[in-house]
Amino acid sequence: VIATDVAIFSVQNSALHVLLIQMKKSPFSGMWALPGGLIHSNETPDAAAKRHLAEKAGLTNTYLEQLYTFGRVDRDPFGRVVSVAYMSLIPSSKFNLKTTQEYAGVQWFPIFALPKLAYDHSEIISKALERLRSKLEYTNIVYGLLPREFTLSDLQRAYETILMAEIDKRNFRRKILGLGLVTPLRKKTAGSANRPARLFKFATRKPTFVNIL
Amino acid sequence: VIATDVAIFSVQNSALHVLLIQMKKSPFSGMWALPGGLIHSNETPDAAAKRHLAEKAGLTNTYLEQLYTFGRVDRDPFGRVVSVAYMSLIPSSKFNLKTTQEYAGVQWFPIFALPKLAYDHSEIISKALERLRSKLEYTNIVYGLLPREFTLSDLQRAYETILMAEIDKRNFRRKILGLGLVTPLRKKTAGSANRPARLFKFATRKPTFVNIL
DNA sequence: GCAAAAGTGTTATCCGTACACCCATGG
DNA sequence: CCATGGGTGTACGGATAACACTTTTGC
Repeated sequence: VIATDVAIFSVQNSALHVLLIQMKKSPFSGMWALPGGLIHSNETPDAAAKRHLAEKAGLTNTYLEQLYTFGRVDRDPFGRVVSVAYMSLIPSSKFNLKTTQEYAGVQWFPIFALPKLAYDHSEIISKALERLRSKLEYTNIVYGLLPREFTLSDLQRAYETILMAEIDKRNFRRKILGLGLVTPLRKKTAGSANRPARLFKFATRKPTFVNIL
Repeated sequence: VIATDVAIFSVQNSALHVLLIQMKKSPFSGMWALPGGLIHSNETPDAAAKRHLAEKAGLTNTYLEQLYTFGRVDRDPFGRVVSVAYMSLIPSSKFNLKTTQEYAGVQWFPIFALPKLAYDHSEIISKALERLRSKLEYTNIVYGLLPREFTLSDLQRAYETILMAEIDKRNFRRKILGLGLVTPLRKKTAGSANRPARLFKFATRKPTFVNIL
């Protein structure tokens, strides 16, 4: 039996969050788990991950990447299940969380305040975090975490939050602009009690290798 | 149904090789494939990969790393099989290839002269090559390709072969020695018609992150 | 006018890269 | 003595890293 589990990340209020689902059935009743489920026999693992993302969390069209396959023999108390784990990134703007009858709840948790997790899901989250952190440094996948329009400070905050490091503003901007990662728009933010910031969009929203840090 | 396939790499005569097995049963009769097979229900994917490595190629105690899980619905004409692919590295010294009744032959093929491959195995080999090339640059996994004792020129040749690039000898040595990746032995090569070379061993034979190139 | 975030340049240091000759051995 | 690979240092240029003040807005 083969299944898939998806670690969904999002940056909210300068904290990295994961989306979890609260389980109803024992022995995990009340515990939280990654959204996921079986891979049908006429379905690719990628398609199954997308499907569960949509069914269990109402998310479509997100960044999605295969992570690792977890196969400990006893990882599922109901029997042998090998799980192909995925990582997904979503912009903080998408909040339309959908909950289903099957589960007790759906909720975002900050990475540093996770509840008790079912199965080997904390192991999956560790692996996903590791992958996210390293890919931030050599690809443009941050685009998955930001809305279509954003400021350079938003972008820098995403990096700082995930990498748990402070970055010099001037050096960061020079680097990002020099790489042509983003293109400026003719718009600025408005309404905040401070100087308006120029808005940018990503030059491309396809995964690309770029040396960022 | 879930299986595993292993792309086994080795550097021989300054060329990167993959180990392939010739199939007997149709529709792939005569074609070549990666060693692999089913994952038993009481076995982890890692253990299954190790087992097939031993059974089909007589190799034990090699570098082994999970690569990616391939799940195209039609990848196996006998029915739905999802395959957890692995990459393995072996030193050029280990040549004790073992062949079994099940297959028509076992043979090393240079990466640039591969025969017709069964299933989606050429896709797996591409992915493995990509992983190997990138990990050479930021980890110490070359150790999997070299014998316990080797010269700096051996090490450099391994890099040049796999990355398909010429590397400056002085810069390479400075870098490698500066990183403390290898430790010198009190021995030198002998018997060749040129100046003997100092032998080295790896400081550690566990996977470690190090910026090499 | 004050608080809050945006925006902007210069300098020192480190790292990568380019480059050529002498040395030790076997035959 | 010759062919073969082993072994070694230096100088330049580009990238990274450190660092502080002015600007624009809302209240």
